[in-house]
Amino acid sequence: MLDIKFIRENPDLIKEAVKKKHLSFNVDELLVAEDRRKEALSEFETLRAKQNELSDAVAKASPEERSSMIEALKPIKEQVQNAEEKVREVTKTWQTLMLAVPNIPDMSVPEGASDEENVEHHVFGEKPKFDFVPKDHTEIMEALDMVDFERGAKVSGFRGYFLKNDGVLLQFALWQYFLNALIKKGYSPFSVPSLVNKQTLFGSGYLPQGEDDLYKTQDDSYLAGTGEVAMMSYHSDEVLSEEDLPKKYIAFSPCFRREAGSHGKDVKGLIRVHEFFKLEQVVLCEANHETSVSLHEEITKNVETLLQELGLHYHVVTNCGGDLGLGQVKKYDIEVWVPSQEKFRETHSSSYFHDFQTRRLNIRYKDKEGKLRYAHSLNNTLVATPRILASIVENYQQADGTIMVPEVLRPYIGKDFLGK
RNA sequence: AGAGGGUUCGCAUAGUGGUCUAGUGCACUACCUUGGAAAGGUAGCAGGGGCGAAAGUCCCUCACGAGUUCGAAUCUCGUACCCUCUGCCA
Repeated sequence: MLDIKFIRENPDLIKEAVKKKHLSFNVDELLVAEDRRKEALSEFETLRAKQNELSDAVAKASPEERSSMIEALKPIKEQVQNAEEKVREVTKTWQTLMLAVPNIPDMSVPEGASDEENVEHHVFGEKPKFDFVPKDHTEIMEALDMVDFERGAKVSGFRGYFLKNDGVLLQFALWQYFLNALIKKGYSPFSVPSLVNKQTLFGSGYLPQGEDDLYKTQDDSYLAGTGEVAMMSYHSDEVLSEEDLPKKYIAFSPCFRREAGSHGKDVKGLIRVHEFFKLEQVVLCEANHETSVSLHEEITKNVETLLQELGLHYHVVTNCGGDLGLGQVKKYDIEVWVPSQEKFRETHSSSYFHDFQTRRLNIRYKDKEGKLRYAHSLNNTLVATPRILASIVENYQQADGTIMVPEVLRPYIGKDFLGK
């Protein structure tokens, strides 16, 4: 959500944003709705002021005067009710439009319609070389009894899986490794709800637009697709102290995605599943563009350092306008090399929002002048499993079918090879 | 899942139809007092929106929504959440 004043003063910026993000939103429609809302509001307020004034007079009047005064007020009551109804009506339209206003992408965001036009920012490492024919992760892991897709489908349906034995060890090792590193950097770990109410999803920007990709319960709650949702709502309706900013959190949670728009993509393996686990970095900071930018670099760097230590070949892309979410100002995707597919696959997504989310969630802080301001928010994946297992397993596969454990994970796994 | 109690300014509370422009205490801020502090005193102290250069003024918000009424923090109904007890459960 953006400030209506800002929108009114800068309709051209919104139009450019709509174009750059390849949306179909019409700002002029909102501006008309805004005029209608203000008009209705002012009409209501005038009537209400009159009603308040006359009602107060009734209280002070003598008993004889009262009945005629009350009679005179009856028609005003109806007028007020009508005016209020009108306000409700126009506000509803206004609200719906307000929720569809995109945040303005940064100047540095490249033009483009979809992820195919994302621009490579930098690359780390090189493609691994094998002196044998490398296998894909499903084959390797099934052979080593680390995963079971067949029974996964039997029990859970399409995209269902069981992770087992060394697969589980690897998953837990990754969680520990990534989490410990960020705790050392001063991030606070949280285990957060996945079962969340509607409000949290509107607040973080996953509703109303993302309804199709969410699982909904019979109690009208939803299963969140990321821990960001609950973590962001943690401070909703709060006023924070400026000296406590930035707040740096790691949210651990199971994540659920219907993958409704994914058609037949990634029908095999651990890359696209309905149910996975994620450690997510969530940051709240003061309302300052430079601070947001520098923290955005930080949360991206946090992951890069760890991927480097893991010895993975990856690149960072700057997402183009068409691949940005409604609220995102800028986004980097980190994509790790998947040898069997001969391409980079997204494992991390790092973005900042300015006050788009905090405005919806009403997260403010008192600045040095004592003024209340909406904080800025950012988030980035820390590690998502099992997706990243595909890369690790394929990159570290050996000629004999086993998997070498990356050096940094060995303390958490207690052996040098999986499958031996 | 059932029964009962609750939700008022940062915190604690008062308020049961008009005098509530929501009182009081604590906390906080400034000043007075002091060698400095404490205590004491004085003042300020909720958010959002409209109009206005400003002073100011009007509207909304007493969990949320609907209703009764000329008038609702106060009465009625619904929803959410919290607490206590019972049940079930890891």
